[in-house]
Amino acid sequence: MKLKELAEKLSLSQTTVSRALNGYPEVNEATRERVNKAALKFGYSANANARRLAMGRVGAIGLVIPADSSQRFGPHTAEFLAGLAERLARDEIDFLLSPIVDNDEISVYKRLISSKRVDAIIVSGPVLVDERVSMLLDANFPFVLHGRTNIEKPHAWLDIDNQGAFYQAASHLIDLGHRHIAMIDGLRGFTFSEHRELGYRQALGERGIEIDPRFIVHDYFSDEIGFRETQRLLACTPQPTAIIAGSMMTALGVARAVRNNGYQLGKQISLITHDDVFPYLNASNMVPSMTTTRSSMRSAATRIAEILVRVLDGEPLHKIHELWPVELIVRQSSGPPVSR
Amino acid sequence: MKLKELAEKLSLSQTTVSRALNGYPEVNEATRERVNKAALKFGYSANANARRLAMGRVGAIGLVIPADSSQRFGPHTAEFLAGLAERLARDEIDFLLSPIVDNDEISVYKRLISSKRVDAIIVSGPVLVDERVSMLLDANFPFVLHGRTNIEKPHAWLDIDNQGAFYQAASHLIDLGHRHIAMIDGLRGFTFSEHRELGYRQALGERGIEIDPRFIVHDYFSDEIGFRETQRLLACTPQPTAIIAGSMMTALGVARAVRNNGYQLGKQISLITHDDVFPYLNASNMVPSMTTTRSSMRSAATRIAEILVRVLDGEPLHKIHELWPVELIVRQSSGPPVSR
DNA sequence: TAACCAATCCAAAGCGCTTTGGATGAAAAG
DNA sequence: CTTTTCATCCAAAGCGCTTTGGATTGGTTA
Repeated sequence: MKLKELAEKLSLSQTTVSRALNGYPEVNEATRERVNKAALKFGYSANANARRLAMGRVGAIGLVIPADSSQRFGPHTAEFLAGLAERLARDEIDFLLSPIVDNDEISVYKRLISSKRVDAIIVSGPVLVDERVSMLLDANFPFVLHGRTNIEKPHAWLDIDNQGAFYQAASHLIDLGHRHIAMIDGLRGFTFSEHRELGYRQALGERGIEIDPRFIVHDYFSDEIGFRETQRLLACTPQPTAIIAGSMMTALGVARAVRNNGYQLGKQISLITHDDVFPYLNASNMVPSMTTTRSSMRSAATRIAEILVRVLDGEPLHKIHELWPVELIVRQSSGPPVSR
Repeated sequence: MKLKELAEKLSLSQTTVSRALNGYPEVNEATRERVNKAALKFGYSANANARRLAMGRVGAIGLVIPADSSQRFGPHTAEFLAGLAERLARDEIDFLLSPIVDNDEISVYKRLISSKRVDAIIVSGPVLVDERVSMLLDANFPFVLHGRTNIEKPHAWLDIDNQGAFYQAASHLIDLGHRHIAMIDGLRGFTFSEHRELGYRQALGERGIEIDPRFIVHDYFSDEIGFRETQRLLACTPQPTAIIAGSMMTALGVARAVRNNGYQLGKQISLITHDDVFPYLNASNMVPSMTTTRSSMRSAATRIAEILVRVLDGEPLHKIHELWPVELIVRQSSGPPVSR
C-alpha cells in the first residue's frame, strides 16, 4: 500500500493525504479523520526511505559500537542503550547501531555521516584527545558526547564527575584511617579512567600519602580482573587495606578474592565501588552491602536522548554541557582498617 | 557531494559513475579506477535513503527492544547485540533498534515492516504462542526467531536446548544423591523458561521424585531475586539441597544467600547455573567454581546474523532450524549432599 | 450583485539514486 | 570495405514521498 493507492481509494490527492497524515493545518478535520481511519484500516505507513529522501531528515540517531569480541560491548553499553531506548521511544526515533568494520572506527563515522542515515550521532567512551570528536566537529555534524575530551572547540557533552567520585571515595577511606589504598579501574587512556585516577591522586596528595604505582591498576571491567588483581595486591608489602573498584563487575572479583584470602569486606579490607546502577546487580543487597559512588548510566543515556530529541527539532547544541555529580553512598563494605 | 556533481567533475554520466561504484561489469576498469579515486577524494558516499528508495533494499535488519525500565533489556540482550554486531560488521549491515512504544509491541513490528526500513527482523524472547511470530508469518516478512514457539507454520529459528539443559542439570544432581532440588528461572510464559521447567520436571519425574511447587520459581534474572528466593527456599521444610539457577545474575544472589546462611556451595547446598557466557563473569573463576550448563548467547547471535546475511542475499529461510545442544560442565559448586 | 477571502484541495516538481533501453565507436569478422 | 559484435557509455524513467505554487469553492463583505 503506497500513498498513491491510498489517495485513490479516498478519492483525494496525494498531497492532501500526505498533509492529513502529517498534521498540516490546511486540511479539513473531517477529511483528516477519514484519511487516518483509512490509513489504519489498510495498514498504510509511509516508506521511510522515500520520506527521508524527500524531507532530508531521518528520524534516527547513530551509535557506533565495537564489533570485535572484546570486552568493550558489555553491560555498560547495554544500560546505555536501554536508557536511550527509554526516551527515544516516545518520539518514535530509532537508533542505528553501526558496527566498527576492520577496526577503522573513524571511517564508520564518516560513512554514517555522508550516507545521511542519521540526524545525529552519539559518541561515547571518549579518550582525552578523541579523533572522532575532532572529526565530527570538522564535519560540523551534530553529535552529543557521553564523557569529555580535552578538545577546546565547543560541543555538547554530558559527563559524570568521575574525578570527584574517586576523590570522594579515596578521601572517605583516608578519613577512616586507611593509608594504603589501591584502585582497579578501566583501561588507561579513556577520559573517565584518567579522571578517576586524577581524583584518586588528588585525595592522596592532599593528605600527604605517597602513591604506590603498584596500587594503580587499569584494565577491563570484569570479575576475573578484579579477582586476579586483588590476589596480587593482597600479596604486596605493604598490603593495601582498601580498594576502589571502577565497576560492579570488578568489585565482584575483588570481593571474591578478599573472601578467598580469609578477610572480611569492611573489616580487614575495605571496598568502594563505582556503581553504574545495573538493575540486576544491587549494591545495597550485597552481603556486606557495598559502599559505592553511584551514578546511573541509564539515566545519563535518557538525558542524552532528551538532548538529542531537541537537536532533531532544530535546537543548536553548541553549548550543552552537563556535569553530573556522583554521590558517595556509605554502606558496610568500607570501615576503619582492622589490624590482623 | 552528490552523484550528479561527482559525475560532472569526472565528465561522466551518473549512470556510469553509479555503475563503477557498485561494481557493475559494463564499465572500463580504468574508468572505474578513476571514479573510485575521485569518490574517495571528494568523500562521496551514496545517500542511503535515495539508494534504498531506488533499490527497494535496505541493508539493515531490525530488532525491537523493550523501552521500559524493566529488566528485559539486560546483559543478555547486550551479549546478543554484541554477537550480531560481530558478524554484521563484515557486510556493513546496520541494525535498527526500535524501542517499543506505548507497550504496543506488535504495532512497532508493523511499523518496521511497512515503513520498509529493514530487510529482515530478528525476534527474540518468544513465548509459546507468540503473536509477533504469527503476525510476521502472515505478513510474509523475512525474520529469524531466536528461540522457538508452538507455531506450526514453517519459519526460521535458532534455539538452544533449554529443556535438555535443565534435564541434564537436574539429572546430575539426582545422580549425586539430591532429592530436594529447586529451580529459579526466568519469567513464566517465555518458551525458554517453560522448556527448562519441562526438563526439570522430566528429570525428577523419571526418577520418581515428587515435585514440590514451592521449589519452582519464575522471576526476573537478578542477583536480588536469587538472594531473596534462596533465603525463602532455605527456610522451607524440607529444605532443598540443590538449586538450579537460570542465569549467572541469579546465581550470584543464590551464592550470597547460601554463604549468608553459613552453608558452603557444593557442600550443604549445590548450585548449577545456566551460563550464557558473559565475558565479564566467568563461571570457572568463581570460588568455588561454578557448575554450569553452558551456551554462548553471543555465538548464537553471531550465527543468527550469519543466517540473516544469507537472507539478505535472497536465500529463502523457511527451513532453517538450528537446535544447539547445551553442555553440562561440572565444577565445584555441585557435589553430593552433605548432612548438616 | 460583484469583489474578496479563507479554507480546502490539487498537479507537478523535486529529493538522489538505480536501472532500462539505447547510442556510440572501435575492433573483429565476412 | 562493409557488416557484426562487443565494450562503453549515456539519457531518461522510475522509486514513494514532501512541498511549492496554484486552482477551486463557498461564504463574506461592501
